[in-house]
Amino acid sequence: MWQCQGVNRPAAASAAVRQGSLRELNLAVVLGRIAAAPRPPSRADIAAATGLTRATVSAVVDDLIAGRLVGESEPAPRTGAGRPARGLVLAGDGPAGLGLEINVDYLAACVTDLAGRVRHHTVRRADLRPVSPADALARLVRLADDARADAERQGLTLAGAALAVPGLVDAAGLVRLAPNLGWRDVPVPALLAAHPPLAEPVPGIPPLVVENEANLAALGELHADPNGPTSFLHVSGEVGIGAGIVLDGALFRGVRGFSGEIGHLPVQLQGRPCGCGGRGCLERYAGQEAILAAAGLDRADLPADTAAARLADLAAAGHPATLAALAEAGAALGVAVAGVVNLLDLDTVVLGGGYALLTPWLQPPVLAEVSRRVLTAAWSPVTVRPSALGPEAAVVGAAGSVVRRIVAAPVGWLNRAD
Amino acid sequence: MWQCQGVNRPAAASAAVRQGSLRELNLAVVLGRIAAAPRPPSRADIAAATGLTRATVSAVVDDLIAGRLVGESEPAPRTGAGRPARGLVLAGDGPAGLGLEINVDYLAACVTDLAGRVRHHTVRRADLRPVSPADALARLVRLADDARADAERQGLTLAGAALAVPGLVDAAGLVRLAPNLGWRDVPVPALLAAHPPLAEPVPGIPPLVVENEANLAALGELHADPNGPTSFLHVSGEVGIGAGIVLDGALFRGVRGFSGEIGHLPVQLQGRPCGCGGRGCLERYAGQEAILAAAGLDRADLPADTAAARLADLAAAGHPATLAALAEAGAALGVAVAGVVNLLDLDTVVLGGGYALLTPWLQPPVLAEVSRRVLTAAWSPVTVRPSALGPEAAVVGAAGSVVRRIVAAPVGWLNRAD
DNA sequence: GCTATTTGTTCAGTGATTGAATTATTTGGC
DNA sequence: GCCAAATAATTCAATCACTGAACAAATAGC
Repeated sequence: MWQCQGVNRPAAASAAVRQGSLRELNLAVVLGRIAAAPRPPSRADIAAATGLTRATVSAVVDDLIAGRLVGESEPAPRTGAGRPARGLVLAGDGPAGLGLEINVDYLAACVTDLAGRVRHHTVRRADLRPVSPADALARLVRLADDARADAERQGLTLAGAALAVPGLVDAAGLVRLAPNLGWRDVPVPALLAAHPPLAEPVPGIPPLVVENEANLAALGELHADPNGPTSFLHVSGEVGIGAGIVLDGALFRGVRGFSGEIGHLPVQLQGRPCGCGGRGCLERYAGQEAILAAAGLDRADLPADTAAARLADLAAAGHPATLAALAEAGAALGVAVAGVVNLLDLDTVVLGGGYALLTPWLQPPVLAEVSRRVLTAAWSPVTVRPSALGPEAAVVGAAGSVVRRIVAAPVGWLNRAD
Repeated sequence: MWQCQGVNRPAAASAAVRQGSLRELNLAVVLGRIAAAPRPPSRADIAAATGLTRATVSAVVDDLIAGRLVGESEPAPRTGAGRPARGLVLAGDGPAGLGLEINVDYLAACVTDLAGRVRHHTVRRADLRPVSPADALARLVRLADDARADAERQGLTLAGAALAVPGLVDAAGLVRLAPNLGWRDVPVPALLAAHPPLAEPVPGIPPLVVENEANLAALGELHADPNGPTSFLHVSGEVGIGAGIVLDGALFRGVRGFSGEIGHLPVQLQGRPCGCGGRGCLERYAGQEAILAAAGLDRADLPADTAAARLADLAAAGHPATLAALAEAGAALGVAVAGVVNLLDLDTVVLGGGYALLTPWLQPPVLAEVSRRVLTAAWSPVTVRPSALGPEAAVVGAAGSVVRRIVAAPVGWLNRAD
């Protein structure tokens, strides 16, 4: 029941194309067009864009409307002579995704509809470090139940859930290590099996996916701006430093889902020792604790979630130690980011999580290191910009990953819904 | 005529599925199965594996045989009662790929058939640094003509060519920078337009692709071992250090095709200055010149292609300075590799190019750094192994990339061949 | 009110897959 | 040696989804 899968593992490219697959694929193509279009497209628009005939598009759209995935919007603004087009939009009352997050000092739940609009959002502050994983999950389930009730009140049906965790998660949903939470080898799906399921069973949509927070935040950022880049690095600066890698519009998870561990890239070979066993790791220079210490602040004085805000305030006020700390952190981050950009040839770096607020001070030194170290920067400038969603990126991305799955393969939902 | 494209850019996932696409896709599916099977499969095997009916598979296979992409092998070894199966194999007399390489001190040409078997291979040693790009390409064309004549003598038809260059190549085939060759902004396709085309025009197969050497070497390594990993990092240690990244069986090229620039990853923040403008770059510690210098050898004394062999000889003989140089290079390489593995969560690193010969001495320090620095090494051991193809990986990979393209989309060849 | 124009639907036609029946070819038992 | 069982491959009518053209619907402009 709590079967888990990767967030974005594409279907094997070598799958045979059966007779029925044709419709299956075109359902996804048409729905994808509707989802990606800047304004509600007509059936004729989709036919022109895809090369399918209007007859085929009409048939496919009929299926999608019958399955409550698509609706017709008010007549689009007039464009000239001819019969007015009926605009197609993603349904606001069909399937929805439930996003959940467990972090060091808060729990969060979020529901998005097919279009990715946030329809419910709760954050509950609490220090979860002293709480056992089972208790933390029990609290989370209560939050999830409230979210589901609210979603149903709005006519939405939860089709699946994704849980963001600040740690390493394997393919089965086992949290191998979440250092800042104090978790090690926590079998989240097994612990949740005692609770009622969070979503309706839908073929092809796992009821719960457990995934690294930084990865889901990157997905959230990807879907937040439909015109944004399809390949970028999303760096979340929290207590640890995590990165989500988006390549060609898909999250890159690595062989085992452990990708993005950027916090231990060496930025100084004989530098400060690190808990990981290495020396001079990025986290020792650009992690939250390192910045606070360099700025002369005591971590115990302020809750973790306000650390970034506090630093931003001090920096804005011109506090010298803070400015110096951010400059040093930015330089270290720039060294690491330059390495990643050299390796992957990305042209966009998004500063997320705690870094989002600190972008005004971090971006210049990061850019400086990048343009100094990236060989190809001359031909292709690298953009460094703050996250659009900030600290909410992970929950929103988690919920979005569920509905994105439906958009990418609507046949599972349609077979269920009749 | 010399239109260029990326080596492995997959077709847009959102392409509409027309009526005819069905056959088109299944041709690729069946051909792919035949290519990937460890032994010649029967039509019934393919039907069982793909879920298509035997009737469909027979029809598809008929098309493939008529197009000279597939042949029937001798009766497979008996397996029990029943009518014996007819094994299907990739044709050895159909389309072939032409691989070319320009490097610092040699030119090479190579022809592989559909199955990836090397059917022709020439290497011509020559110092190409003092030669103009146009002259170097003219020499290469002579090599290519010989290769084509030999291929035609064997009944093969060249369907396209790929050229490996030790430098940055953009999407149009323009060599932006090949430092060790002294090239800058060399428009290879334009320069080759003066010569007769190297291959038959085949729809969907660009007549020439220009690509970074390290990327093609990684592809060569990928196809050299069908049972090998589908995600790995291939590090080529030549004068510069390049890496090819293979993810899920596909080459990752980055946004502009400049991925894999690993040579300037910092391994020492305040280390030796580097031509790139940074400090402490990997190349200053594990590049060929750095190793030679540390071993006390003068680079001028020996041609570049024998440098690795010379170092291997000295190391095998126990030469202390060489052993120390390799240990230092291995440690630096290990730091960089650990960063990549942390970032991408890969489980295999292939040491190629000059490093292949030096693996016995490089592997221990690389592994040591990796297991020390990679957080997830505890759950997923990282393999560091020498390249199977060694310095020939790039040419063979170049030729292979052409035939792989046909296997992935046979309809282009079939429409041409009738 | 009429025409041009664009949207969306209807319907016979086509291409590819399907599933069952048929043919082909071998092994093993009597 | 002959027959039954078994497996491989082919044939053929049926089906499913897309195609293309004709048609109905709805509006702007004259």
